[in-house]
Amino acid sequence: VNDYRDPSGRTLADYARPSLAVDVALLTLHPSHGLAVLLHRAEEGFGSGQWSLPGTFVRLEETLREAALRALEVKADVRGRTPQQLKVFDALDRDVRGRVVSVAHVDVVPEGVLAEEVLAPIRGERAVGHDGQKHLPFDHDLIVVEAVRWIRNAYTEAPDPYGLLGQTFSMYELRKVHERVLGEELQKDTFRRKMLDQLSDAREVSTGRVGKPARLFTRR
Amino acid sequence: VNDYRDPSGRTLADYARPSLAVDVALLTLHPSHGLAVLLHRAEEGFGSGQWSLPGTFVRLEETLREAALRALEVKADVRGRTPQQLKVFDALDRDVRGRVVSVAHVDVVPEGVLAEEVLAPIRGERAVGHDGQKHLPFDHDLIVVEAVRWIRNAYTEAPDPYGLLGQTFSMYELRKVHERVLGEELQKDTFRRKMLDQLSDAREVSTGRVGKPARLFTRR
DNA sequence: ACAATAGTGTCTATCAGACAATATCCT
DNA sequence: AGGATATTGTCTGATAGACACTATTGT
Repeated sequence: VNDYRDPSGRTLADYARPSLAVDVALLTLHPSHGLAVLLHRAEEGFGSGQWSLPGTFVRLEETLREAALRALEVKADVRGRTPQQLKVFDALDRDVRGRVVSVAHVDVVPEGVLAEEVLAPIRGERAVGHDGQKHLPFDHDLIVVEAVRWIRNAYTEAPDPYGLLGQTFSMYELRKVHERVLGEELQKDTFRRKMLDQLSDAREVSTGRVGKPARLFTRR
Repeated sequence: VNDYRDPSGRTLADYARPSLAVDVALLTLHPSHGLAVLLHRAEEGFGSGQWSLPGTFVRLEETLREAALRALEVKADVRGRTPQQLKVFDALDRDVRGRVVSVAHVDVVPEGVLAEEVLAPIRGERAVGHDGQKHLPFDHDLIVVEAVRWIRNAYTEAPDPYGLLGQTFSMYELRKVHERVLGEELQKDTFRRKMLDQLSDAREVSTGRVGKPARLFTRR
């Protein structure tokens, strides 16, 4: 593949070095709560039965993003995402199998795409498993904390920056999504005015429900 | 060192994987300009004669931060820093020697610590070498762009967050440092009022120069 | 006195937070 | 009509930007 040799005649592969992995915190909204993170259950081999973030080792011929996408596809059957780098986790003892450095990634999927069984609701900043599993293995609890901060930071200024909602939505729907992401209630008029100049008018009106029909909006 | 074996009897080291490196963008102020970044000249072997960011491969038994510190010490004789993760650079072809993923780090040193010969001034967002070298090798130009954004972002809100100045300083000195970091002039009264409540009074007064003596301040 | 630098007063425009009024629908 | 929701008016307090004024030193 590559015939480079250093002055001592060795290739890069001749030197001992850490393994490189990716882990993905895929966030979404839980049907009956606020934020939730996708977990997958190791089926065989190392760590079997335990719930953890989907992850995989990075292969020679793929980028980090491709590895993250592969982990999502193989371990959670999720496709078509655009994961982003979050932070590198490199504690010497983070993996008992050996020295593994992991690049944590994060992404967001709309509500309802993932099955409820694989979602762990976020309480505070941490994920809470359903099987009574209090903590995630490796440093995945830390990754989830960073991912939650990341999305909450993004949802304080911009309207639904990662597309939890569909193409068009009412101001009410937008606010409710933001409240569930942030885990706190928002003032409706202040919220409206902050978001209004970041949205385009969809020239449509919601109908069917009781009350004055709501204007619908689109992301810019 | 580690006797883990997977179901097929192999250890982690039996799998092909990328090499892992760190590169460090060490920022400071240039004596006759604004921001500058530390470069080092490769002496022998690969890329000799070219100026680039100090970097090194990560060893099995060290963290990323330790590798970054080692690169600074070996390649630039700089000690005692606390480099921070900036971003991971993982383009498949970023290094002609083979597949190398690099975790870019960034840190800041006070003015006057580094020799002027190893400093490349920043113009706009890019580093400008002195030997007529227009571009840095690998993706180091991109790393510098990210590092410059990082420090400019930090210096827009907080007073000298990375200690370019000493323990105490006048408001004038603080403002001049911020102007050199940001590459733009700042309004003195607005700047003063924004920074004042983030500083402590050093209960000292500057003396010697002409004009009203200035109060001195300390970081919180 | 005068130049030079430090520090403050004040006006304006903008914006978030809060409360309340008005507008327009469904039943 | 009456309930429900959407949308806007308006007051208040905080703050950034801008300009100009006052304060205190060295020469």
